[in-house]
Amino acid sequence: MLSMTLEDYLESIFLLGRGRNPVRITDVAKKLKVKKSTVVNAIRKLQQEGFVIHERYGDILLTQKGIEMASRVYERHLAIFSFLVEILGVPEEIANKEACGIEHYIGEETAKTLSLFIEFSRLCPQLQKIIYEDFRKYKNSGTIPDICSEEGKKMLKLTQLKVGQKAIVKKIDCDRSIKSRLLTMGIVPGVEIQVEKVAPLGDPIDILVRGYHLSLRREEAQCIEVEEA
Amino acid sequence: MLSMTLEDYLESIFLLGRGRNPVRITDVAKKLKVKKSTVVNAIRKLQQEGFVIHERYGDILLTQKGIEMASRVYERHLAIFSFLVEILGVPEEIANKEACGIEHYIGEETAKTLSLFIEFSRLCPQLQKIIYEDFRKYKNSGTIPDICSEEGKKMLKLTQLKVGQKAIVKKIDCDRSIKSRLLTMGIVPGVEIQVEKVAPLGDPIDILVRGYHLSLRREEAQCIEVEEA
DNA sequence: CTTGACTGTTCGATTAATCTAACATAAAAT
DNA sequence: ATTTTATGTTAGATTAATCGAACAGTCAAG
Ligand SMILES: [Mn+2]
Ligand SMILES: [Mn+2]
Ligand SMILES: [Mn+2]
Ligand SMILES: [Mn+2]
Repeated sequence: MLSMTLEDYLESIFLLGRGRNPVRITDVAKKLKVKKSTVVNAIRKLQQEGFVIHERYGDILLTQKGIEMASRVYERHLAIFSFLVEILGVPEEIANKEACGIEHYIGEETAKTLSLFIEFSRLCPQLQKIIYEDFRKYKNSGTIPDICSEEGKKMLKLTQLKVGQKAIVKKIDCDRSIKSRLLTMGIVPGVEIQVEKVAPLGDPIDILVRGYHLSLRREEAQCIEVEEA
Repeated sequence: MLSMTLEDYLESIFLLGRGRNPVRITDVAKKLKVKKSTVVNAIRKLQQEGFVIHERYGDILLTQKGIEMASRVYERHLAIFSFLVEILGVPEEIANKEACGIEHYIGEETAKTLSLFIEFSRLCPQLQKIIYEDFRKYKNSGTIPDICSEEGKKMLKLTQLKVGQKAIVKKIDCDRSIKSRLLTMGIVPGVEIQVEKVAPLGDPIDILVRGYHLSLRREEAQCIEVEEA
């Protein structure tokens, strides 16, 4: 419907105009860091589509249609911003910039669900506790908190598993290039694997991941930590 | 550095080429649903920047630089996709499309944190339980699960509060336009409010939210459910 | 070898978004 | 009331991304 940039113009006008402030071309130009001529151009398009009213040299006014569209965009912005700040702990300034990019790419349904998720997290002290204590700890130190490990299960390297044994991947500890390779093969924390075949000397090791057969070098298997299933 | 569309070309080449398949212009055109001439154009730019090697009428090959860039993009795609599917419960096809839009707007730091969050959620059965049971219930029926309410606190309408009393907003139950207005004023579930002044007949009600003074009509206050602080 | 049938390339045109520079109007200061 | 300053508009140019149509190359079947 509207291009991403036009959505941003609408959003800016909406935010600048809260509290009934008159919004002028210059305000929008400053806010979006573009030249005034660029704004004039954008406003012309928005006017043609019925989102704003603007007389030469006058204030920019949102129509009903404009307000609806703008608040829909801004709600998304806010939901994404809140998620980034409250759940992930991204600094506000960065979160704001990223939210304003992302907002144009999520659909009605996703936006609604994300808003609900934020609301839910604010309402649920238990969830908050896990996020603010356990997740932050995991993020900062890589420590897997106690509440995550089930009782009586041993942590092993993938190389220590026997043929036929099933396990859950818990941690991958190696450099970016290997990690990235493992990732594209679907080997990520939380996934269940099964050892299919081990060659003499333990290289390569054939495993089953989500129904796919994969062959890992010993070097790769060595850095995958698993928990017996 | 690279435009959003060029990142997508790189990502496509990377995915089409996994397992050492040769990638041709036609494959990319089909995957991204553009014309072959458009692909030729894009590949030329990617070649100039040293991301791919392509001889006329030949296969498209990623350089080392290209592989690094492409996998960085794809990792983001995967992290966002996983979040949408596993946490929010968005259908896979939609999640895939949205992830491919969003991936270009999140920074290194955010991407890493999001990946960690997904990992963490897969590792932590307690978090999974809250998301899969309590959040889904909240999402589908609006029911605030038991684990979220603290003992011995009463739920009230905002209109039932007395001057000076503090409370936490728990739920907003009204139509989009009012909800949107309340939202832009910072009244969202989880936020703390305090009643400042109530006019005769209870309209308007002045409240304090995050340090700001707001004046609400009775109609608006009526649909805000709160819990005594 | 010749000849289709794909596959790939070139060229020119279009659209959205932006800029600069020159010009026009409105508001404020003198 | 005139001049100055700030604000807004226009016109023309540029860049990225796309397309369609015409042209060119590859390769396997006959
Ligand atoms: Mn935006
Ligand atoms: Mn925004
Ligand atoms: Mn993409
Ligand atoms: Mn993608």
